[in-house]
Amino acid sequence: MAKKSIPNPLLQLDNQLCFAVYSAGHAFNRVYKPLLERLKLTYPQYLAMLVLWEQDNVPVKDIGERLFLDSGTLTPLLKRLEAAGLIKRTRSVEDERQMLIALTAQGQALREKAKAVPQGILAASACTVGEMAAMKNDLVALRDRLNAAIGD
Amino acid sequence: MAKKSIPNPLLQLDNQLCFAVYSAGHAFNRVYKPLLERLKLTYPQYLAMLVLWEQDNVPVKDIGERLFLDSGTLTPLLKRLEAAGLIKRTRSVEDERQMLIALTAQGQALREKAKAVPQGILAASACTVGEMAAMKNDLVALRDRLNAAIGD
DNA sequence: ATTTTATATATTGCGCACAATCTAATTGTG
DNA sequence: CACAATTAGATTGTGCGCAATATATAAAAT
Repeated sequence: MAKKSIPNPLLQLDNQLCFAVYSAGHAFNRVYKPLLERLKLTYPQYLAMLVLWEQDNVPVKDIGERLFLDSGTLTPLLKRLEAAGLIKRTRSVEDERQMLIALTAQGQALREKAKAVPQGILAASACTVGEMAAMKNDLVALRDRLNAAIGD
Repeated sequence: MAKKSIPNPLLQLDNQLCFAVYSAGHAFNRVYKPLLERLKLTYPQYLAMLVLWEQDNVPVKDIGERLFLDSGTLTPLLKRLEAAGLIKRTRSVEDERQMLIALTAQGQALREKAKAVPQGILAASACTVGEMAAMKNDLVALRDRLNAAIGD
């Protein structure tokens, strides 16, 4: 049968902050899935659209810096958004290395539909706006410290 | 050039709790990577080992319930751990549907090496133990509310 | 006891993430 | 100017994560 070991607090799953973050991320993803299905977007695609709805016609690099993603992830993702008719990818004339990402009319129009999404999330999380903002700020601060610790 | 739009607070990337969780998760993963390389484990594999170090010789289902993962994720992951010599997969005699996962001697021994990992994480996160525990509790509560909201 | 229903795991396919590598374009240096 | 070093993006390969499906076993229902 299953055998239990002497617990070492530092190695216990339920004591890991990382696992709380990891499992909360998956839970968010599962809540987003039905909401985003109506927009025919995956969650990372939704994030890319959020960036573009804030600032249109930007190089891939800028999107990557906002989302902490590299071209290995973004290139195929953006190709799918282009195939879906939401964006257009055109090479920059000033710097031919850059690929500029611009919303199509359809991509801009999708923003209206997307306004329903945050409501659904707020309801599912059963948090006050203040609680959500506090957690968000703590997590962003943690993320920035973790990212700062990488190049050591 | 890049064009900025009228901001809608609910659709701004930096206001999303989900993105804070998502990006913190990736940051954790990047910090874990060099630490886990010494154990030749990926982060999800490390989580599975944490479960097994707490309770050995358990069916796949139990691991899945702890980690919120299904057989589509766990079956190939556990096969890789088996190929690495860390676990053994044997069919249960009482219930032939179940696959029991047991640590090998090598898998048990890896626990000693793993004790160094949480130290590195604590250092990189630059949090006090109390701050980490508070965030963890908030996130676990959020995760449980999100998971509870799924079957609606 | 037979049939139905539920459960445990495996398999397939798709979309991330990310390391490693490649190409092409730009910038920096002598 | 020539050439080295950097930068932007694309490509390849591996490992998740999950939906959908398949298969085999067990439990429940009639």
